[in-house]
Amino acid sequence: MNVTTQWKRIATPHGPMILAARNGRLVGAWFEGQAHFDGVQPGWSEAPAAAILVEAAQQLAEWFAGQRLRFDLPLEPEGSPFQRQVWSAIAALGFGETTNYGALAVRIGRPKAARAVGAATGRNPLTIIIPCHRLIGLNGALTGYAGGLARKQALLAFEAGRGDTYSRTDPALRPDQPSSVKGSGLAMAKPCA
Amino acid sequence: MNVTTQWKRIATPHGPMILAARNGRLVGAWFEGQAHFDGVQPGWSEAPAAAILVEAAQQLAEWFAGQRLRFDLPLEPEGSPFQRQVWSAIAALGFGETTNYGALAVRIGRPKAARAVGAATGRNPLTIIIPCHRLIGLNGALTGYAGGLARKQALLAFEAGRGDTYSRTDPALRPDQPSSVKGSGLAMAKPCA
DNA sequence: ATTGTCATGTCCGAAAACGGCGAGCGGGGT
DNA sequence: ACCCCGCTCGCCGTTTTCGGACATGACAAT
Repeated sequence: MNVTTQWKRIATPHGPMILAARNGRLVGAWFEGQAHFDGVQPGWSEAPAAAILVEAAQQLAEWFAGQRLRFDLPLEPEGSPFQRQVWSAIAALGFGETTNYGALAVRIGRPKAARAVGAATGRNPLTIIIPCHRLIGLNGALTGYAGGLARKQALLAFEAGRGDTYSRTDPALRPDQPSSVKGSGLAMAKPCA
Repeated sequence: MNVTTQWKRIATPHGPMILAARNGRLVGAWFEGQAHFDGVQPGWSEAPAAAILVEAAQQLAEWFAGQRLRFDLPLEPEGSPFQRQVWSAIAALGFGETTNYGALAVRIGRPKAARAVGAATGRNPLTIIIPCHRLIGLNGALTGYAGGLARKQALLAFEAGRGDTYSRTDPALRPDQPSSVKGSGLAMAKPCA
């Protein structure tokens, strides 16, 4: 007994997003046109008033407004067992907190799967809500983001900005003061100003 | 808005069969354990009293009893466009009538796709109802049957037996008197005794 | 007669490629 | 001696590609 996929388009400070739900649970939240998002599918039905979608939109609005630190929604991101493990671990990250791929690999019990973690992170279907932007390279480089590095940087800056109050990057996980920075001229993350 | 798959198990002279329906249309009819049948799936719901399934069971019973020459049921076999073309052409074959793969390939406008026709025939999800057992090699060999060659032979014999009355293999399609026969000692079809 | 080659659509397994990574090593620059 | 930097090379799950195998039969070469 499968169920229709319902979707809704919302506006955010970083551009329009598409929300999708099945079975009363959120299955997708993508920036319009981001990588690894195939767009609204033919079979989906637009349902701007669906309870779960309205609720998700509301919580996202609050989050972008700085009035919410974490989400409380029924989620059901679809993916392989490994991917769900990774996403689950990412979801455990707090507002303003960052970590690196290798550390997360360790946390899910696959110390050597850092790279695979990166791949799985990229496929995260629930942007913002599963805060994959909080994953950065061990050396502090942004390394990548399905929504574009510009958005990632902005999101990290946003969280770091409020970080005077909330952020609490785990010192144990933070690399030893990445003083200098590499990467093709791209702005760097400041794990904890 | 997908729909539950309903299924029912029935007995036949050639062993138990599984019938499956979706949306009030028959989508499957397999001999239990036959090739290319994955068995009853977890999501399916057993519905022995579902109208479409009862009706199908009834018509099959009549057919096996020799009291019905063709089926009158809403069908919806799932497959690629090519496969549906093939199955559709097979469904046009009359009781007792046989043809070969190449001829059927010609009939659907793909003269060179005899082999592909064979492959598609093997994936027929509606045994008996879409009478794929009426397809034999150009030289008269049985060549194959998802339900096992024994059943295929029995079914052909059954139709040929009543064939004194009904069968009418199209002479134009019948190969020119295949006098000799090859094949690993398997019984041969007699297109028209 | 027997044997080989080829066209044709789908499925399946094996193999290779591809990343949102990091550790290790060797060169330059202080 | 040190520090940085850049390069190379293992790691690992997922995706893509590729090669056969089939419910065949026409045609050409032996």
